[in-house]
Amino acid sequence: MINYREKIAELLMTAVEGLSKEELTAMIEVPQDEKMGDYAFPCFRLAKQLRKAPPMIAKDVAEKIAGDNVFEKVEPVNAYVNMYISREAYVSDLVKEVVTQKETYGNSQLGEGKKVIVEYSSPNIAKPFHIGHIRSTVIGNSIYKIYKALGYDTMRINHLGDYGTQFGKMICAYRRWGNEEDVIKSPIKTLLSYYTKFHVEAENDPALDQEARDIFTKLEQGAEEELRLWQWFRDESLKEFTKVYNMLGIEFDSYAGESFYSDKMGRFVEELKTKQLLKASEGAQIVELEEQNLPPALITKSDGSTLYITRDIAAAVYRKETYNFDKNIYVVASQQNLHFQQWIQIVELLGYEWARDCVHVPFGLVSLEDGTMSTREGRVVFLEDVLNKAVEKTKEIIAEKGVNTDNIEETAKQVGIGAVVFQELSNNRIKDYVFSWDRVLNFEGETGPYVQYTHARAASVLRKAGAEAVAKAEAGEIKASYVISDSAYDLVKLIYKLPEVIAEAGEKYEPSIVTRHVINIAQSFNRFYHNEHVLVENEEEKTAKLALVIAAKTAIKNGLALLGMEAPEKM
RNA sequence: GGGGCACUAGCUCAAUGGAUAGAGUCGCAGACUUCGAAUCUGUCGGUUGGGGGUUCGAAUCCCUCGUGCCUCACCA
Repeated sequence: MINYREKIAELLMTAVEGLSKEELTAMIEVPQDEKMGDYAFPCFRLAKQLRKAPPMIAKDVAEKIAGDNVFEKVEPVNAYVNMYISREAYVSDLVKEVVTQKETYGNSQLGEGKKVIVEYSSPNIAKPFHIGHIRSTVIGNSIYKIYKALGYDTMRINHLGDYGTQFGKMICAYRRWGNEEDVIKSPIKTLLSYYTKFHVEAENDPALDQEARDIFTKLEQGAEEELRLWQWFRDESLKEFTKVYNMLGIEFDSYAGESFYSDKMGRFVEELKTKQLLKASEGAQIVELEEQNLPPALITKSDGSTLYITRDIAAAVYRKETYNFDKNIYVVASQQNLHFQQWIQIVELLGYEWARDCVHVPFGLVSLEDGTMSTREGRVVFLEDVLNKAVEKTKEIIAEKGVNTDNIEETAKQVGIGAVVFQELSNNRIKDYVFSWDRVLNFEGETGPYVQYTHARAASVLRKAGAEAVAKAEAGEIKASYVISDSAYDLVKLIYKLPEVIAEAGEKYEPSIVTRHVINIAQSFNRFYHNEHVLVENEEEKTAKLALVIAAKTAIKNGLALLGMEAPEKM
């Protein structure tokens, strides 16, 4: 398949002097209005050096490149050179490419030989998985899949919040008010209730806080009973998290959380000391970051114990030494911007050049209509409830419409959960949003079910066409003249753009770019579907159109897969 | 108070410094005897938070003010 941008840049090199291929490629645009062509080249910037009016330049450039047969037409319009690609070759090449590549269409070898780590989800154990956690989980999962598609060697890490004074509190509370049976029956809800009670009681009895700190110290020192309880809480929590991960179809390669690094920190405190970066202040040890325009970072507390910044440094070094990553991505809330700036700077100060390969990918806050979420105050929406409700609603819709599907349970799961995931990935990740049941349970317009419906509809046409006709279309030899109408061509262009879109989403760590593009493909397909009849009498026309349907279906399915979504054949 | 992020149609959001700022949703008007109406078509809707500046050209870059959120030493 021709890379048209590259091809056009090469042609422009023969018409414009003094600019490199890269510079020219960057200048090529896609006009907002397709009536103005498939690609455009603005000539404003050339005016100064060529000492000519932009429209004149456009006219000259257009004349020079118009002869090439990739173009149907090249037209100067004011300061722009508008280029129209010859549709038949474009369409037949693209369709052939997609039907042969199938599920790998959109993938590339950009990242070949490079290792990428994606850290995401990372919930605190013994706390419920609420709607706020969906962001890191789902965004991280999609970034992982995007990088995989770009050819990187990828690894997923769930950096569990399984360490810290909070577990001293938890153990303390369990000993005072807990009982084993309740915990086994409903681990997280029960543990949370102990934790909440602890905070209420500690208000009146500050001795509790000291007791909790002591318990944590014992835990750190490896006391048997404390360790056993902690391990138990951790196992039970992980069991419940796994339930949610299974619903979402999400997996990890490592669950090495904070506790994993508890014995790997001393080295850095020493190293910071040796390199004279540590400074005593009010009994604690800090690193000054004035030159970096950052507030000082607290490394050890006045009682000598460490904080999570030390653990993050230890984790980064461990990962570099163990996995030798080229890129180490952290999908963590924007609230922690300062924290990441600080520790990455410290790693750099320690002389590790790879510090700049550590990337914090922040995202905005989810709040509820009555304010910021707070598990302790009971202001919380559980993710499992959201997923279940979405599945329920899907079942209702399926029943109501009487749609044909072989497995209602499975379809409802794919569509309901897909709706939640898609919603989550449809906006720029940096934006804050307020959780709304209405929005998450909306299945019309720019939503997951809309895209999945489009896919199922394409599948339905193929079923109706029959295996023989489909096989013929999949062979890829088509008479492209039957699929160059505006609506067919618009669809083809969007499918062609999918690989570019995936690369951009990877560069920007922004799954929503894929989400929006998948919507565009679905919209375009539906327009095509309404404007033209696919299953026509004329065999050649039918084959060409079926091939386009297969291409569109494939593109949608592959796009959804990158978001972590299924594409049902029937719904 | 310092730092960061956000602000675009009634609502939710798009828009590599480029042509007339686009979608969805809401409202209104249409399209199922025809490959799936979770669909499609049309219509209504804008001082891109305010004000300066840079540029041939600004929603986009710079300055400033406003509003909201996040964050700033012993939680993570």
